[in-house]
Amino acid sequence: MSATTDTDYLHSMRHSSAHILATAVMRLWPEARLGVGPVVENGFYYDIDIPGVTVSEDDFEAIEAEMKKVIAEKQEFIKSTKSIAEALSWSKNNKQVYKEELLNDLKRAGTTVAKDLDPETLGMSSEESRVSEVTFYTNGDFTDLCRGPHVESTDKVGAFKLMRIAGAYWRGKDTNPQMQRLYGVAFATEKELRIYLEMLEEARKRDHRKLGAELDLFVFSDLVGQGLPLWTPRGTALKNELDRFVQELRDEVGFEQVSIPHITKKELYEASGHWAKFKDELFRITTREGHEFAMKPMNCPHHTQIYASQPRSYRDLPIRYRDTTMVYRDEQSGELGGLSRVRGITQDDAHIFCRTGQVQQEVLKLWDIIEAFYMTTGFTELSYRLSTHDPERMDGYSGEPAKWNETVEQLENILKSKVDTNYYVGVGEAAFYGPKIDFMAKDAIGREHQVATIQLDFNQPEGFKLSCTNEQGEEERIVMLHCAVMGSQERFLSVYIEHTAGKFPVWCAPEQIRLLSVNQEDTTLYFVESLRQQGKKLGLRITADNSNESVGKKIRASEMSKVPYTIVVGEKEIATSEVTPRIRSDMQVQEAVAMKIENFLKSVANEAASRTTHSSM
RNA sequence: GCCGACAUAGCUCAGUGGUCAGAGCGGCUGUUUUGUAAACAGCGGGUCGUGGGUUCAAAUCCCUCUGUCGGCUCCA
Repeated sequence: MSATTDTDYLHSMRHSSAHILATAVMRLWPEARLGVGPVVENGFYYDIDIPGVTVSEDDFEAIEAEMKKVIAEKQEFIKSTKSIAEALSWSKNNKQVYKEELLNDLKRAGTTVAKDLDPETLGMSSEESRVSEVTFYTNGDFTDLCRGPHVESTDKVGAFKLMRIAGAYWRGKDTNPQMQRLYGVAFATEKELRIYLEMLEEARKRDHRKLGAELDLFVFSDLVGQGLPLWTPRGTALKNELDRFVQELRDEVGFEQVSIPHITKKELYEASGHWAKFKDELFRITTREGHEFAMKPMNCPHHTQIYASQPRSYRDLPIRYRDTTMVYRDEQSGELGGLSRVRGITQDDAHIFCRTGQVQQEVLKLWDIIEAFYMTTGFTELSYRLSTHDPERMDGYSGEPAKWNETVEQLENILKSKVDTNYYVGVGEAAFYGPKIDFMAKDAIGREHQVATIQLDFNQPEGFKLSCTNEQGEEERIVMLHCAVMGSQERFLSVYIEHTAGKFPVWCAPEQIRLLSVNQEDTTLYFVESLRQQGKKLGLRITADNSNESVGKKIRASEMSKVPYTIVVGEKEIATSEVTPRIRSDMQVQEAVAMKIENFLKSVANEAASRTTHSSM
């Protein structure tokens, strides 16, 4: 058997590892109550609840030792079938209250009522629940409600490692009690496990929070507050350069920049529908006269008011507004982390007001912008999600189901025309006002991140009565498209920093060239300064390190700051006006090693302007 | 928000009930005038995150708050 290549078998290995974990836990804490123990990406977990006991990572050694014993015992996994009644008495006898709850749901409703937990996770298929029978697996003296499949015996599980412990709500509902979730990773071989752990180590090294501090891009302050990053000059340069690129792409297809205040009367959000759905997540402000305002959590309602400020002819459409600006959302404190999730979010937002018949052409233009941006930033692998409403739970969405189906179809046709079947449908992932196409980018170490989005909105035009006068002189309802290319700039930067490991291409690097003086003599310092001025004139971000340190040390500092070009300036350069720049190792090797300084600076400036130096990742 | 862990100098960390709390790097000053990844010396720098409690004695034990991390829940 080729255990290492068979993904189904790997799935079984991981699932069996979860059972071995549970076996070990039950041996160490016989009073433990078990929740569910499914396979997840790269491993498995098991939810446990031990009355009066909090398991900690210090217990991992003992648990892993016990797991190894179970493995050494080569216990066979034996499948059996029980009726619901038998299963219930089993759960009662073993004081497995969580299993009992699942079984009771099955008995009462004939299915697991909780939509939020996949029946497969619980170890039973819907067919099985209909026939009121469930399967069990037994290894040694441990028996568990489980659909399987498993490996033949406990010694066939491969390599695993317990990773962490975390709280998790029973059945994923925040009104339920919390259990302790023990996470493990598992692979067919020790080698694959080691490779995975090395990948984690690599991810840790390029963590944007670490690099953000090391490269002096952004900071947080306890006084300012959680989730409110402060951008340093270097970080701001990077962020602005990326935004400038997006806006140039947009302007080529007719976008116009607008700008809006950051607060608004609450009436705006009552009309847009946001108040009803998100009022608890708004930062709210009461004026001294008692009027209620809110920090804007999004920009589209403001933009609608620019559109609505005058009568529009069909001849004016599409009208395209762009606006890179911050929105504010009172996210729960526990959700915040680095730049990935913040309370002040910079969106490179854009809205198109157009007729229904113009949707396709406009979406395709947006698609091109997104593609150009992500190819240039070195995310060469994009994937696509059609985010739709959930027909079975329409209470969270505005508008008629028929209209939803129509708009979903409209977006789906565009997706098909662009990528054939290379997309997936995210049911229930739509915005409350309309379906969207979400873009996912794969980073340099294989992780996927949601980035850009194109959203089709027929609800806000309705709420704000947005229309144009058509060819027949009638008022015609229009639709809106929402599009963010970076999405949240903070989140994009978190992904981009980790993708590049801080080695930004020349065009957006916070510092493009660093000049290093070999000594402190006046002639050297004067020459360095004149080079810096020349570079500035060419629009380069160029700095000078004139400190009284060894050249070796200054080079090291420049390397660690990941500056693309480092130029040592001393007698030789002054005499010949030629430089041999030190080029950051990930970049393409330049053909000319020694170049006239003037030409070199010009060539860097051109390179920066043309955005041709992609990330090498 | 919930569960758990954590918080010592600008950074990385040592110190777990007992004299004035330590190291390396960074910073500053001096010497040196340096040639492609760390010259040498000296000097600063911390009411041990905050507020309370236990104790003869707290960085060390307990509680509160703030923040960070790992998850859960949420995500326009």
